Parts: sequence; structure tokens; C-alpha cells
Amino acid sequence: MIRVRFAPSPTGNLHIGGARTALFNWLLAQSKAGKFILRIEDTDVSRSKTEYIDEILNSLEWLGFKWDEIYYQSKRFDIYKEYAQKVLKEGKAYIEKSEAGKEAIIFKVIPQKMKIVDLIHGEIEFDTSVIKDQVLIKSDGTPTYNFACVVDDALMNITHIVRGDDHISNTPKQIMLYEALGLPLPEFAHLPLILAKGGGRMSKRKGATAITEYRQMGYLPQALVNFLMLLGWAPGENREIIDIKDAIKLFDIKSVNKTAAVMDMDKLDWINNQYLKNEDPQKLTDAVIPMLIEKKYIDKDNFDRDYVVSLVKLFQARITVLNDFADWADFFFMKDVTIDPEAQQKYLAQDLSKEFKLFIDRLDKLEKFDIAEIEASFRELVAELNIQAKVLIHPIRVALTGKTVGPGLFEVMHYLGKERTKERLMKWVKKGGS
RNA sequence: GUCCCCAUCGUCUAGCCUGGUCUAGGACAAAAGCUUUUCAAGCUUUCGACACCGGUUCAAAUCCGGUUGGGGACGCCA
Repeated sequence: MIRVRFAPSPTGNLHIGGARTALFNWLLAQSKAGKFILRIEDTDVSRSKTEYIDEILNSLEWLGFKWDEIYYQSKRFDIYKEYAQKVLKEGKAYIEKSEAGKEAIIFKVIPQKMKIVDLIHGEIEFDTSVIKDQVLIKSDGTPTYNFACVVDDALMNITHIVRGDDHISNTPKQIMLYEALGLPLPEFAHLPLILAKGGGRMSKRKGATAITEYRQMGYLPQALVNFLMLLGWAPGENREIIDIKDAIKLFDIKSVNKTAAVMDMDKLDWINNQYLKNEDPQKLTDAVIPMLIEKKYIDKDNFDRDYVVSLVKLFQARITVLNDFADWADFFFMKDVTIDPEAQQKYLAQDLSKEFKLFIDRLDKLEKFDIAEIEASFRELVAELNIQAKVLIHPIRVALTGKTVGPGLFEVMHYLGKERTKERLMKWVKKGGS
């Protein structure tokens, strides 16, 4: 059975690159009915923080990667020491004393040519004569990354090591350790790195890196996963939007690209919109409610959920990120609309008192204030006045929503309700004018 | 500096392994149009790439070598 692992170090948040590594590991496990193991590499006690562990676990769950087993390296120090002693006894390592008299265990590197077969890259050759002797156990008694990693991967029966390209140079070091310990080698697959837009590594300065940031911005986890999946792998047949279940069926680690990919926010936005359009409005409503509460648009304990669902349906196809909803639909929740000055200048500079008044009178007479009736009465009015529909539509939209863009006007009126619609139009009817 | 990895439209990629079907396909972005009540969506169209040089071959995006460019690693960090 295939066993893979994702081994984050809790010295920071889960970032885009880590999430993609986790995804490909998880995908490989799922596609072969194997196990996905999580190993927290918290050997650096001073830099590791429990907040980060919580954050990483949360993000992985949010993305939908469930792990079958979880381990913490900080609880396994005795094991590493034991194995280091074994290497030492066999004469493959030596002790080095620091000035303070503390002892470290150092592995003796034997110069040799070595060749590995990487599942993604194919053959890679190394000459270990350029590698220095490697520390196994530091003078403070904790193991080094390469050593703990090898011991754990072997003990946890990891069959495939899928990790970032930046670990290629660690591979020969680790292979020497496997050999020294007499442990069987796993398979290796090194994923290409994700680069920032302008080139170079992803960093805070070059856009969002942490998964939580994307979550906060209102990206859907399925969309983010879909996007990440497409960075370095293609499901074939020119498919872009792909269900995770289908992806599992089609995934093959050997068909992953060798080339580094640049993070393209535009494409992420497009994918997110695709998912938003097709997502169940009820689920989107669940996600949107906390935002509305936070903005005080709705009262936590007393609001009309069905109403929010209706509004979500109105906007879900036209927003790119969930957070857009609160901004775009604000006028449905506010008592008074905030009118965009430019929009006012463009559409409400002229006096439309007469037209607005006539329309208000018509709306008053409507029995059902539904979309079809509203539209019918509006169409009648413009026919009577002998003007183009858009001559009135744009000003009315600005008066009702404060914006020049938004959902269909008659839908807006319907969900705004007769009273609020009338009120907002009335504001632009000058006193004395009829 | 040393070692390693990589190289198809601006970006993500298909094709490369198993040369000919590639006047290189799709998607995002951009531009134009249709639709229309604005925006979004949708539909149609346009723009746009095999880094370079050499070799192998009847034939190379595909195989080989080099150059250039990009990325990564060289910690008692992970």
C-alpha cells in the first residue's frame, strides 16, 4: 500500500506552495487508495509555535485534505538519538565537541557518484564529494532535519516522498543516511516550485502567500484546490474546471510537469467565479452571513435567511470573490444608500422629478410587487413618455443602489420592496414639481 | 563561487517518452463584436509561443550537445 506524507514545519502559516505539495501528496494517496500522513516537523523548538500548528491543520481541513495519521517530531527525540547512536557505533559517524563541551553527532560522508530516479524528473546524478559531513544530532540533543526526516520516513513506512523541488539537493544526503541505517529507499517525486508573478520566490511582498489570506478574501476551497492542481498538472482533454473526484481518478504523479509555475491571480479569480456560479446558494449564504453580521448589515439573532439566499442568487454569478457580495449588495441592507459621486454626476445631475413621480405613482398601483409586474409598468411608462428605457433605467439604478453596476433593475426593485423603492426614488423628486 | 533543476503564446498548459497526423491545440488575461438595462455571465472572433546555436535524420517543438536565460540548494533552519 502506498503511504505518503506531508511534513510541514510549524514556523509559519500554511502557504500556497505547501498547500500544493499537500494536495499532490493527498491526490496520490487517494488515487491509489493509500494513506496520507501528516508529520509536524517541530524539531526547532524555539521557532515552532502551536498557533502555527493549529493554523496549518485548519487550513488543510478547509482545503479538504483529511489525514489518516499524524505525528509530531518533537515527541520522537529518543528515537532519533537511538538511531544516531547506532550509526555512531558502526563507525559511520563521529562526535564533535563544541567549545562549551557539548557533543554533536556528525555523519561521515563517503565520496561517491550516485544516481536517483525521480518520478517527475527522471534520472538525477550527484557527486557526494561536494557534500560536507552532515550533522545528525545537534549539540543541544535535537536531530537535524535530514536525519529526523529519514528516520521517520523509514519508520512510518513512507513509500513515496513527494515534496518541492527545493529538496532535490537534500536527496543525496538522505539517501546516504538510508544506506547507513540499512533502511529501504522510498520513491522520490520532486514537484516544481510556484513562483511569484514578477519572478522569484513567493513572498508577502509579492501577493498573498498564506492559505488563510485566500480564505479571508473569499475564495472557495474547491476553487483554490482546482487552481493549485492546474499548476503543474493537466487532467487532459483541455479540462480546466474539474471536480476533485474526477481529478483523483485521472491523477498520475508521473505526468506532473517539471517546470516552475507562476501564480496567476487572474486565473484564480476566473476559477473562483466559475465555482461561485455553480455553488449551492444555501452554502454560499452560510459563508456570507458572518460577513454580513460583521458589517452590521444583519442582526445575528434576527434576520431573514431566505431573503439573504435570494440576494445571494442575484449576485453569485457576477462576483469573483465571496467578499464582493457584502460590498456589492450593501444597498439591500442599509437604510440609506450611499451614492457614488461619479454615478450621481453622470445620471442624476438632471432633474427627473416628473419621470420619477410618474413611476412612483404606477408602482403604487401595483398589486403584486413582483418582477414581471414592475417591468411591465415600467415599460408602459417609457412607451407613454416616448423615451428609451435606458434613459430612465440608469438614473433609477443609481438612485436605488448608489451604483452604476448591479443586478437587473427590476429584480433590485422587487427585493428592495415597494416602500424602500419609493422612498429612494422620492428623494430625487423636487418639492412642488409634479 | 560550487552543485543541481528547468526552458512551448504575457500567464497556466496540450503535444515531447514512442520524431512525420503541429501552417503547434485549449484556458486565463487583453482587444473587438453579439446579447442587453449597467456589470457579470454566455456566445463569436482577433492578438499571441516551440529561447538561441549546432548535430542526428529523408523529416525535430519532439532525440543529442553547447550557449543563454530563469529557478533552487550549499545551516548544529526546515
